[in-house]
Formats: sequence, C-alpha cells, structure tokens
Amino acid sequence: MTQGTAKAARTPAVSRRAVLDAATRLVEAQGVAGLSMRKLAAELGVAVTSIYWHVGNREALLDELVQEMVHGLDALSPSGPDPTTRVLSLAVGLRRVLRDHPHLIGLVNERGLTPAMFLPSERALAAEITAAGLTGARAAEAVRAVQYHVIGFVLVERHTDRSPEQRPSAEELWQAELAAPPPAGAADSALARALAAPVDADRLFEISTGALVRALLAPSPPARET
Amino acid sequence: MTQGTAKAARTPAVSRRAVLDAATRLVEAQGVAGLSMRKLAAELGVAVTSIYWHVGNREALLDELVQEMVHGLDALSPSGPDPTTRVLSLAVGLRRVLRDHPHLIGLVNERGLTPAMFLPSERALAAEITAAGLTGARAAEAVRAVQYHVIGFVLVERHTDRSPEQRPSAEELWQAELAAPPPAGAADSALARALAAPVDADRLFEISTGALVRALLAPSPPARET
DNA sequence: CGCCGGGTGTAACAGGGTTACAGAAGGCTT
DNA sequence: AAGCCTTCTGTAACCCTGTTACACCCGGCG
Repeated sequence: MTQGTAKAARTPAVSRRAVLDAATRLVEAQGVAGLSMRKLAAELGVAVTSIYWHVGNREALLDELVQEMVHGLDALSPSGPDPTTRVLSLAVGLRRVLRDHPHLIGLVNERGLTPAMFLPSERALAAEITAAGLTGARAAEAVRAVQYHVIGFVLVERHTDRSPEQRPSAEELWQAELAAPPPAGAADSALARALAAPVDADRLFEISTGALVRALLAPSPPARET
Repeated sequence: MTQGTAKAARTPAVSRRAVLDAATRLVEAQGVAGLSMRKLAAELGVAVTSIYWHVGNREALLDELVQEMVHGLDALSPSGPDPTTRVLSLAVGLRRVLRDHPHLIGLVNERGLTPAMFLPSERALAAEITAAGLTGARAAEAVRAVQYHVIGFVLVERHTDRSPEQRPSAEELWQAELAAPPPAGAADSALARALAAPVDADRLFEISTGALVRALLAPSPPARET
C-alpha cells in the first residue's frame, strides 16, 4: 500500500515528500501535539484522505519523521587530544544535536526507537572509552553512564524550556529562602543567591559531564572507599 | 466558584475528593492521556458537567493531582556518615520517589511546577554539599548537577520502560555488531557483549551517580587543564 | 408560600483521527 | 478505439476528545 512501484497516473496534487516536509515544518513549529492531519491537509491545500493515502497513518507519519531525523545523528565524530576530551566532545556533540531537534526525543520515545537512535553515539563512545583503557563490563557501564547522563540532561533541559511560566519560579522560591534568615538549613547566602539565579545550562552541562567523565575514566575502581 | 463555603444542599452524587481519587486511579492505570473527563464521569456514574462543577477544568484537575503528588516529595532526608554518601542517599531517595510515581514528572512538566516540586530535595542537597565544604557558585553548580543527573536518569529510565517493543532492540543491534568481526571500531568483544546485555538500571545509577558526586565533591576545581 | 443557589443532566459546539465510498484521470491490454 | 486497472483525490460520515449554554431538581431561608 501507499504508492507501490507503478508510475504516477495523474500529476499528483501532493507528493509523499511534500507531506513529510510539511509535517516536519509543523512539528518543528508547534510540537508533536500541533501536528494534526487536518492542519496538514489544509496547509497543503488538499483533502485529508490524500494525506492518508501518501502516508498511511499518523503513527506511520511520525515514524517516518523519526527515521529521517535519526539519520542526522550518524555523523558524530570525536575530537581532542586525549580520551577524556574526546569523550567530552562526543557528549557535547550529542547534546547539540538533541537540542537542535527538541521534539526528536519525544517522538523517538513514543515510537520505541531509542536504542537504534543512540547506537552510533554509543559506538563512538565505546571506541573512545576503550581507548581510555577501560574494558568489558566497566567500559560498558561507562558508556551507558555517559549516555544516560547526556540524554537525561537534554530531557531535563527540554522540560524546563517547554514551561515558560513557572508558577513559583525557582528564583522566587530561593529569594524567599533568602528573606527568612536561618530557620531552615540555608546558611550559605552565596549559595542561595546562586541557586536563585537562572540556570546556565551550557556551563552546567560542561561541569557535570566533565566531572562524570573524569571520574569514570579515572584509574580507581568505581567502588568508594568510605 | 466550585463549592464555595455554603453547606451542601442535596446529598451530592459525587464529591470533589471522589473526583480527585478517581482521577488519580485513572492516571496511575492508564497514564495522563488515559484521563478523559467522560471516562471519569462514567466511572463515577455521573454526568460530565458534574466533574466540571467540582473541579473546574481538566487543567485544574491535573493541577490538583500534581499538588497532591508533589507533597509526597517533601520527606527526603539524607543518611550516612560522610557528605558523599549522604548526597548519594539523597539521590537514591529522589530516584526512588520519582520512580514510584511514573506519571508525576510528566504532569509536573506540563504544569510548569518543576521548581516547586524539587525545592525540598534541592534544599537538602544544598545543605549536604555545603557540609562537604563547597560554597557559593561552586556549591550551586554541584547541587544542580546532581539534580539534573538524577532527574534526567529517571526520565531516561521512564522512556525505556514505557516502550516495551523496541523495533531493533539494543541487544540485537550489538549482537549484530558482534557477528561482523572488526570492520568497524568494535574491537573489544567483551564490551560489545556487555552492551548487548540489558541495562541494570540500579547498578548504572549507582555507578554514574557515585562517580559524579565524588568528582563534584573533590577538592580540585571543575575546570579541566587540557 | 416563593425565592435562591448548590448540584446535576441534556444536548450541543468545535476539533481531533480515521475510513467507507465515489469519482477523476492516465496507462495498459485487448 | 474501447475498456479496464491503478493511482490519487474529495465528500461525508463515525467516534472520540474538552467544554459549555441551558434547563432542571431540591433543600434552606425569608
């Protein structure tokens, strides 16, 4: 179904490509929830059934979008002199790609394509972490730790980005904390002031990822000595 | 609107509490998307408008649910002898609570209540990190790094949990990697085998969080010296 | 007694995904 | 050339969603 292998009969009003492009545009503009088959048809000046003809389904349409977007993740190559900075460069690149397609993670999540999506970066990470001297299960844990950290970070970022009006914002909450002097445990006013400031996501990512990677690639075993 | 302060006239068919409880049940069972006002009304044996009378809105209803659930996050207390293990215990507790309410994060996210939700844990983390010797901006960065890490980890976990059928599972992908010997960079077969195994989330969380916290609380400054 | 107001129900609106069905138009076979 | 077959489009409907205008019931109060 959907196209087959024969040639086009009449000159089509829309093509599968046009539908996919318009859908991409809609998703990028209004999010996944903003993609409706009727809106799509209206934007293309076409009846809804034509959409259904070219891409069979809303699910299938999203599937296709995800497949296309995921291919943008293949070109991740590390850079830097030592393994630590190379792993960090991979993490930074992965975050950048994920941030550039904010709806990608959600889509991939709904479609259950997460493993396939992250295989390329997983492979690159594995190579660098092997080069750093880790092997076997230790290396696998390090790979996954970095992956989870980066993906999770972007997910949190996306969450905070998507809610423009925070009822009691973190800033307000911590400024209230500053007002009431020392009844709770907020003794360090500099800390409270810093927590009242908005998050510098770039810097935070650099710091936390750097700390994680350095600790993971350190020679000492991951068990703590009290 | 919605109740006011007067006494009940006739014996009401449903109460605000009953609506909230039924809604909680529905959300826990079928997720946020599974909560529809009509389903809710049907389950309570009542017309839709009654739902609207007691809780004004779907948004308001979800708001209320979130408020109730968030209060379950207040009781997080650290345990352990040294700051590192105490911070780790906070991280573990936060992850446990979040995992126990899988829909909580999504709800809170949609409602923009994330800062309020995580203020208690933020406060506890700040206290422990201060006790570890960090101050001011450094301490704030550490607090947020741990927070982002834990929340992100749970988000990733939730994502992987919610998709039961992964088209090409990570296991299959890495086993295919094992079959083709050394054309790509997958030299370490033990690593590939480890990556082909399913993720042990508990262990991974312990390892990655431990590494992160230990690196963050280490005396050396977070800037890397190339 | 009549009025007021809390609480409920009926029915409708707009907007979503999806599809049964009819039709148009070119390519192909006979 | 006639006719069928396939591709593609449009109309109209079905069922779902959130939401609301309106009428209604019924206990308390003046």
